[in-house]
Amino acid sequence: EVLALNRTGEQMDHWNTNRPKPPKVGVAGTVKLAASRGPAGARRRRTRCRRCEACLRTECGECHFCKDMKKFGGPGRMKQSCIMRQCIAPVLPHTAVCLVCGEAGKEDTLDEEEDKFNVMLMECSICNEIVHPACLEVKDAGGVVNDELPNCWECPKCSHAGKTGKQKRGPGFKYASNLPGSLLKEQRPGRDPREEGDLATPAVTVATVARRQLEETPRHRLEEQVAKKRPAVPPADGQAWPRPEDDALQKKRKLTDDDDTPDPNGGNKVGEEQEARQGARHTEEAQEEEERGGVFRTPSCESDLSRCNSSPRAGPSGEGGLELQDKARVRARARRPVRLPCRELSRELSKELNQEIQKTEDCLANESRQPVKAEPDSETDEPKRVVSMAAMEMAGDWLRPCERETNGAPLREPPMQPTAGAGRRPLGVQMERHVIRPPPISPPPDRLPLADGHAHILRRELWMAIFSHLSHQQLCVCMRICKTWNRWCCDKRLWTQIDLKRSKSITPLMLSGIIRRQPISLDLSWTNISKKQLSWLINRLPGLRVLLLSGCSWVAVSALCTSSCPLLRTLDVQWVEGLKDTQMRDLLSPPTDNRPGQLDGRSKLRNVTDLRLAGLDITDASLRLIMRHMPLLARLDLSYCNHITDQSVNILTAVGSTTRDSLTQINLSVCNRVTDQSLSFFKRCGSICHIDLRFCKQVTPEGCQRFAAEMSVSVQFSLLEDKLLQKLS
DNA sequence: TACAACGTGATG
DNA sequence: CATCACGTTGTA
Repeated sequence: EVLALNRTGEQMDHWNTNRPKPPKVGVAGTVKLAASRGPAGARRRRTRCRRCEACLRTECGECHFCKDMKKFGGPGRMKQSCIMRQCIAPVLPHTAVCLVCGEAGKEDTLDEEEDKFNVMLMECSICNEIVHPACLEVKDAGGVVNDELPNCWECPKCSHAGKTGKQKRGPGFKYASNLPGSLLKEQRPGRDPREEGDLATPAVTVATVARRQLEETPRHRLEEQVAKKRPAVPPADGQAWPRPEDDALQKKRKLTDDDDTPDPNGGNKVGEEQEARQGARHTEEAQEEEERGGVFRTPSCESDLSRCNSSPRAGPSGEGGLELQDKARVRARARRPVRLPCRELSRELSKELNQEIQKTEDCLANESRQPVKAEPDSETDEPKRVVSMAAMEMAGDWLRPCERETNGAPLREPPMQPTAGAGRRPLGVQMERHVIRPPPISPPPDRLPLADGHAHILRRELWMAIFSHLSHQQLCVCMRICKTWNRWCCDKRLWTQIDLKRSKSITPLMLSGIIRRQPISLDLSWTNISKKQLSWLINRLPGLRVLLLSGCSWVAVSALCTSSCPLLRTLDVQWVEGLKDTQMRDLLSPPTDNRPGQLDGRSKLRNVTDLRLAGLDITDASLRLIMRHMPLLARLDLSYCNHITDQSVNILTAVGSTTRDSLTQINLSVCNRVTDQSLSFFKRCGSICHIDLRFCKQVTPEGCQRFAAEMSVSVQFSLLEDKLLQKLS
């Protein structure tokens, strides 16, 4: 009877306030109270999975919660996990038992994956009951799995009753929704919440549960994926794609239209949080979309979608290895959904990323002013690449949320499929149940699996060398060939620079695509990116070195105040509206609540070597801060800064300032208060190579010539243009 | 028993 | 709405 306790919302109130404690009952801290408050009971608290990439991290020591911890010198009142360690897939506590039989999860006792589901513990997100599905009287009766959390579903009882419950999320979501770094409440312009309302309802049938839940966890699955595939031929290029947002919208509409189950959250009742989640889901969706290499192109895809998910059988997890021929086979059998073990991938990524961060930190520690090499051990000496927004749109890919299995047919002619399996939701919905997670850069296959069971002769790195010669647009096309190519083409070495400048809007899909590619350089200039979006991005791009935000709003740029980006080398905040001295202070200042002896008091932007401040109304106050907090600053752009004077230059080049020695390039063009006197100040700079004083009304050509002549004793300068001085190498 | 930290109420 | 706070849960 202990297990049959009623747990009410009222209890939760008691648990979490200072009111007198409710009486405790013997099992796992559950509490017994009158059950007058409705059907839903309190939920077992979940706990860390201890395996996800977040769990495997060490505490950052810099976030809000770390700073609170006693070990970091804080008071220890907040008792929260490090933000960087918010578990991605919190699990039921191991003390959890089945409400019916009182036993724990028993999936480990079975070999057959598809049998496991019935004996694993499932927690209902509505009534909070934890049961073995096998212990329910009505089996296979429409329980709906929430793919977002392990061991979470809407039990058949609740599901049939059409109830809705709060979405159960892990701590990652908790903080994602109310801390910097969240997209969850981000408004996405141009969308009608109603179009997406149904997506809040989990939509995975019991039939697919076993595979689902199981593939969340076992790591060996990844290695198991095997063979029998052959390479595919890239499709012709040049297909014009619809705009991604249209696609997304189309898809949503389709899903809504075809959904034959009533939308419990639907209509105008869709609340803010729910809509916010859509944003998050969108990013997840895009990510999986990429993993699958699927592309949504026309409404006809939608039949594919239905079929994808209509499968009542759960094959052994899709495992990301299905190539075209297999897919065709699968299609013929029409019964095998494909899905990648994303969390495995995340784990791998985490390792990879952490290693790189460590490498870079080491590098930073050792070097003084040498720029960090982007990829210290990159095998290929590939050229830098920039992809334009247009290219991305053209190529579809990560901006394109939808499922479609390629089956070898040219992409420009998506195969028409019968709309089988009506009544099940398309796979696209299920994908949206995933938590936000880092990009899946796991070890991709080293060779392309062939249909005859052998592997293609060329190893991945050779393919990578080939891919490195492709444009981003072409890469996006290649990504749709097969899963292996999809993985390969997403290699971050191929995407070191991502250019989204002047994009009309930054969508969650784009954000997701960026995260997956982990660029070193990101150009978001003149976009309307929001603070939360930027914060979310920065927190997930630990290796970002170049961030271009010119023309963005200060509100957005202020995300840099709260987010950590210690590796940032180039920061472009030209023409940021509202960025003045006060804001510069916020941007550069170290965390404010440092207690003595705690942390290092260094600026988050301490490693910036290239700072672009053109067009800002900043004064010497900002320059002093810059000098203090950017000891490595080598290139400084102050053009169009009307408050910059000779005195500013004096400060920059004063004895004892680090900038005096570190500065190699300065741009003071169109600074009308700068005179020839500044040139004499620059003589103090030992490393200066490039001085741009073009269009400075008070700087004379004669002054520049004099400077070049006087410097010629030690360094040869030439006048490239009028008032543009360049050191001769 | 010590420690980490979940989930939610209180506060600003 | 974001942040602070803390009782309590969960694990080692």
